[in-house]
Amino acid sequence: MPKQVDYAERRGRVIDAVYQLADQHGLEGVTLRDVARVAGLSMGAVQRSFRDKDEMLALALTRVSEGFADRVRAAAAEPSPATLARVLADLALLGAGQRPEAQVWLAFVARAAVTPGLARTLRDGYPEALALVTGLVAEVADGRDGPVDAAAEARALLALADGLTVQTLLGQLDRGEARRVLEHQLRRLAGPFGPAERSAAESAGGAG
Amino acid sequence: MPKQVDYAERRGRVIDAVYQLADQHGLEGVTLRDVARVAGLSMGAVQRSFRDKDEMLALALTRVSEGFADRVRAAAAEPSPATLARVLADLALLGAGQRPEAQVWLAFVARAAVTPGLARTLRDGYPEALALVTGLVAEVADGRDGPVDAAAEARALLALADGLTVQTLLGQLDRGEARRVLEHQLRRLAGPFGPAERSAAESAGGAG
DNA sequence: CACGTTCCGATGCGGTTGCATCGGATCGTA
DNA sequence: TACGATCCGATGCAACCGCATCGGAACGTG
Repeated sequence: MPKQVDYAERRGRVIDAVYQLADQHGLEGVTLRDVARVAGLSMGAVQRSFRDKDEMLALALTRVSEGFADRVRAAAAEPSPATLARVLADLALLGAGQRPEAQVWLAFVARAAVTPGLARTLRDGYPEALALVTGLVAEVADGRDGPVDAAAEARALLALADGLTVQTLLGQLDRGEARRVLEHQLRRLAGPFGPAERSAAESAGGAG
Repeated sequence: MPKQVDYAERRGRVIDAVYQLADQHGLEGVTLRDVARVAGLSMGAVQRSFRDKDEMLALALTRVSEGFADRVRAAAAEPSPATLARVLADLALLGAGQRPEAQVWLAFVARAAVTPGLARTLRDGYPEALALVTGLVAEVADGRDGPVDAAAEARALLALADGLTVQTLLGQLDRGEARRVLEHQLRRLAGPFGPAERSAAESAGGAG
């Protein structure tokens, strides 16, 4: 058994480079040559780590998708009403260091819109996130005057998170404004006498 | 004055082709050769209509942006509470024949995230839309039990519209679901005794 | 110490891209 | 009818792309 290479570790390095390039120049600025240069590898080394470029990009998208799954699972492990604000700001990638991740996400979303295979990867995590947010919404809205359609609210909140990500990347909103919009919606959801109004708002404000 | 050409008309034809190609294959699938073929022109004719490819794409984005401006101005001309649902579904491109337009919009949004010049074009229309929606929200929420932060609600609704567009393109929601999410939010905004609850919902439901 | 397997990275190749070039067709004008 | 401005579209060109290839270095094994 001669020279052996940790391909998993190398794929990680390569995908780091893909992230950096996709953040700066979009997905069409990701060429094998540039990836190799940024990763500090030769082109041949990059080539031997994946079957082809599509597989490399698909794996990069998998990392994005798993990032979301991790956040959802972390929130599911601690299903308090206060978690709702945190997980939504997290899914919206509104954190201080999450701008690169948001850029990469948007680049893949745009490509997924014309590449059904990629779309499925992004879609796979949605039901789990929807179920989690629905549950949290039901808790937060508990005790409100009228009945609340938790599933409809959850769908709206997840879409709102995506929209805030987009508008923040475009420079229409800054992170703080986006955060406030999110908190405002959650406060309104809990209602004027909702049980988790203050704790949810404070949790979201303190995380950024 | 020898042979003269209506360049404005030709640019229109060319941008039609850009739309078609961007819808089907994304913005990186828009090559001058394919644009010429789809437009039924020679490559030279396409080249002479724009300074370079960037100008061609910038003009295509301008058309997208002006589409939004037109919808906003149409709504501003008739500022009834019932208009709110219609203009939001319109901005979210949830209409039956608006999927191509949504695809093109998303493609440009992704590119604008790494091309500041394009981002400004998209950003320019935002204040006008925000002002319109803020006004409509104030009307709709008038007479609600608590005071309503119309500006915050408007920002949330515009972000929600973008998010619904994205999720619809990804196949996470179909048009009907997205529409219902939007209507649900508007109904909740108007409150259980809001003045425009029924009319707004019916208007939105009948438009698609 | 040879051997064979694995990895390396440079190079070549076919294809595509945006753009420049250029001879000829077109058409109003003098 | 001869001229010149304008437009046409085919072709050329340099750069870049993803991918295949290949001789040699590296290294555990018999």
